[in-house]
Amino acid sequence: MRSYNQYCSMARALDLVGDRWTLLIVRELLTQGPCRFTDLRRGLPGIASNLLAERLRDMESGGLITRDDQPPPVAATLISLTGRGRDLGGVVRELTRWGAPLMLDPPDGDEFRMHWFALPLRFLCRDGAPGEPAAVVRLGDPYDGCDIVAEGGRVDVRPCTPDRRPDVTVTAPPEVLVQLFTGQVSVAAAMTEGLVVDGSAQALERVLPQEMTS
Amino acid sequence: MRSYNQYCSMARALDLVGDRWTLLIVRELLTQGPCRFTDLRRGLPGIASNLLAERLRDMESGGLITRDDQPPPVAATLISLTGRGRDLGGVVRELTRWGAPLMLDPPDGDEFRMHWFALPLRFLCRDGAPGEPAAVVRLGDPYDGCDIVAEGGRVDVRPCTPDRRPDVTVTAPPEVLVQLFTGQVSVAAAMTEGLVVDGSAQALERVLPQEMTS
DNA sequence: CTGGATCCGGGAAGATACTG
DNA sequence: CAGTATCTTCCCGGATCCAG
Repeated sequence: MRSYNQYCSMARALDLVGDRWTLLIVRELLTQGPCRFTDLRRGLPGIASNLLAERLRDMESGGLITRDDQPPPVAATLISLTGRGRDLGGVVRELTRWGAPLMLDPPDGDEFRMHWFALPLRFLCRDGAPGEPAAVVRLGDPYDGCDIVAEGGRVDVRPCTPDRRPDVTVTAPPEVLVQLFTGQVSVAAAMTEGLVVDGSAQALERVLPQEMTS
Repeated sequence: MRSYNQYCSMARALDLVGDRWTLLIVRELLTQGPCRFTDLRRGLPGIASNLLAERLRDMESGGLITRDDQPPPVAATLISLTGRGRDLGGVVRELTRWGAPLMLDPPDGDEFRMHWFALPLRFLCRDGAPGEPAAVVRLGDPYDGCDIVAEGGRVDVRPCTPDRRPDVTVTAPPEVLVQLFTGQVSVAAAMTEGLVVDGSAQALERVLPQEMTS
């Protein structure tokens, strides 16, 4: 919690969210909803448990998160964003947008979680058939995935829930998903590189951006 | 240059701009335009010179800035943002917006530079007289200030230049400026707390937000 | 199993002095 | 003016251990 000691809006913001890991914790809570300590660890590979605990303390005293003990038999502590924490959505969105071109480099040895992909999907997807009934495209599986919901010309991306039945379930190596959702390859081309489409291919096409014909 | 090693748009962005001081250097270059090493130091009180040098190396190799040696008699090296560096404007804007409420706490012992104020002014100001000819409100002095230019319903905030003649020059303690430009106090009230208005008070009123009548 | 605390080594950040 | 060199401090990352 070192401060820049500058009477500047941005410097004061960075005093609160500029520490290492802090904004990635916000990413987790924004894309996954309320989480337990262990859920956060799974979504933040590489973080040490003491660091996570320390960041959560800082974020709680900074008014970004709250903790709520669930009553038995759950008996876990749920960590949620406050309104002020949710207001960081704009920062997260702009960082994600700026970093999108960096995803074209291959993952190399990087970790990957499908739900991380929910952030860029929000501005990569479109509803190509606004008149049709709602369509749900599921990426990944219920343990680590996200649902793209297209309806009435708008697209929303949410965590998977068991009760929502997808029209199509999509699986692929992460870099292939990037190519597909940035319009660099067609569905047909992606299928030769590991894309698996289980269900309505039309529903998938509906949310994909226009293919680049460079 | 430590990496999170996550195949995630936001994590990769933070690999490049998440280090301490980096985004504040971008702030300086965005608000001040091309700078010399020493200019940056003045705008970043608290930074150690070796750290600034190291960050600039990282940012150059990351494609955020370029350095251009000016020919004699200037003989200085100018540091500028690349297009990619300028694209961080959205991130800077959202951080600034999120941090704006934090400016209501008093400066305490914080450093202050008038040109830092240029960022929040971009969304705090409005043009209250779109039909009138352009008006220029100057905050501070040419050595550390900024000009608010209102014209045709749009407001722009730029670094002071000697050739631009302001309609009004405004000086005040930083926290009074915050109160004034967030609409919490009137010009009259601010003047009892140190606000000095030199020139057309109308030009100042033109760019101020509606006063809160809570 | 969850939600940490504790200890330690290495490296980044910070302060200061000095230089071409 | 634009850094480098050096030293100190403290944060980060990894491992291990522990209470409920």
